[in-house]
Amino acid sequence: MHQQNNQSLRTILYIVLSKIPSGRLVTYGQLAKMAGYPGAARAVGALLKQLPGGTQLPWHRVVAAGGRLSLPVNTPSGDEQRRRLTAEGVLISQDRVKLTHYQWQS
DNA sequence: TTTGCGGCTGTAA
DNA sequence: CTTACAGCCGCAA
Repeated sequence: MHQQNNQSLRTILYIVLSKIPSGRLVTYGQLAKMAGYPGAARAVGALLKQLPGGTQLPWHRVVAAGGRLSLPVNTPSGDEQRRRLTAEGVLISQDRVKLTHYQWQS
């Protein structure tokens, strides 16, 4: 790519994100790679943070490498993520989930 | 155009 | 287990 990058990562990101099934997870790095921007894990996080409240996108199904939940507890988003994942049947233990069980592959 | 900053990620100690 | 740090890269200032 070169120019016209405006909207690209975000657009593709939204598309990929919308396809993650309930109860399945992806990591920031994995998501970046799937969107065609390997190495842009942090950028993915930044975009997710900017998602409008009330979005339909399953932002809570994105976790850090190794299945770590990077959103801290006792924060609105952190608690919401844990609540939603639990509701989808994802077992969380010590701020971690087992990627071997829940990781999603397109 | 340049800078600084993250919902990050490996590696190393 | 922990902290530290250097890469990483799109985005908003």
